[in-house]
Amino acid sequence: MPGMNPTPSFPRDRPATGEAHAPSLGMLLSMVRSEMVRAIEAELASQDVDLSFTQFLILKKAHQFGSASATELARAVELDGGAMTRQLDQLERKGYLCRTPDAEDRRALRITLTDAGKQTWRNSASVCHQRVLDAAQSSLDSTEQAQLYDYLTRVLHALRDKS
Amino acid sequence: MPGMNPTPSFPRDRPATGEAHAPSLGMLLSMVRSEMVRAIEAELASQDVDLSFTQFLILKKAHQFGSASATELARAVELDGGAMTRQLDQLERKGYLCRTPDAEDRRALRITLTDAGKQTWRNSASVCHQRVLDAAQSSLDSTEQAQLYDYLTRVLHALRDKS
DNA sequence: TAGTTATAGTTGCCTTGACAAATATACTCC
DNA sequence: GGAGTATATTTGTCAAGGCAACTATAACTA
Repeated sequence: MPGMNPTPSFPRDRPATGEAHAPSLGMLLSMVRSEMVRAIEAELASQDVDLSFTQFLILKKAHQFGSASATELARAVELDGGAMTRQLDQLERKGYLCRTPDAEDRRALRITLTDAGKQTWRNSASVCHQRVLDAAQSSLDSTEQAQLYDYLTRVLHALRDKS
Repeated sequence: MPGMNPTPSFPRDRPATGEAHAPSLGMLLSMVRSEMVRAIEAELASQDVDLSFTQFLILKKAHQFGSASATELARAVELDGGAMTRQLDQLERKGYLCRTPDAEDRRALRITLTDAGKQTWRNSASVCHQRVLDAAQSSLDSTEQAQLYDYLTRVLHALRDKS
């Protein structure tokens, strides 16, 4: 947070509700998420790994999948197909992965990590990931971590099933 | 939809064998957040309220603050100052708020909701917000809701204090 | 008080991601 | 087999947000 004021000027003329303004659940989720993104990008940069957060996610999934189509990766990281094409362009240019035509489906590609990509993931990126996850969860014991995970999963399903 | 993975809860990262992988904490946060954003925008649209999610947040904070500077609002919704200027342009054009020069600080503005803005917030937007929050938390009892909130707050502080 | 530094708001530039259109290929149902 | 539909990838377009530069003003310091 750049130059936060310890005593910000006081809102005048506030409407009827006089409560302190705690962040809503949505705001809190945003803040935690963006803090994790920032932390991971900082870790990556400190290791001289040239990856944006999105690219980091793609690399992670590509490593997990071993071999996946662009669409599978896009779904896994919740990214639009068009955006995925452009991210794959960059990752290919950087030498982390390669696209090969799918033998069984001529519309599709098989995305696989290059040796450099695998090495970057295993030696650097996954370490950054783990460090940030550990830092994030360091204030929760293992029961609480599991509960957090469980609650978020239930909230997600509640939202999805609602509509 | 070829080979779509179900989403079982499984432990952590493993090598490149073709197993299903549970989303990481970061992924889960992203998913919940984007689901909430989507739900709120859908609610707003169904009420014929012409607000993006970001604009919804600004309206909310402007209502809470009663009168705030652009910078205060920007911090409250975690938005860049430049982006805030442009969102305020739009919200002013739509008639939800107005900018007036600050009498005590000639660099600054006082942002206040117009009557239309207050009415839109109270009659429509805040209702949408509450509906989505209720839906999100419907799968948690009140103890769990408080725990979720507490855990997220602790995670946030852990991440911030780390760096 | 003068000079330096910090802050408020605006604007330009750039990247990203969503959405839609286009193309190529696969699948399904007669 | 052929028509119609669904899917995979790519590309164009657009809006949003981050960052840097700029102006104006405030605050601090020597």
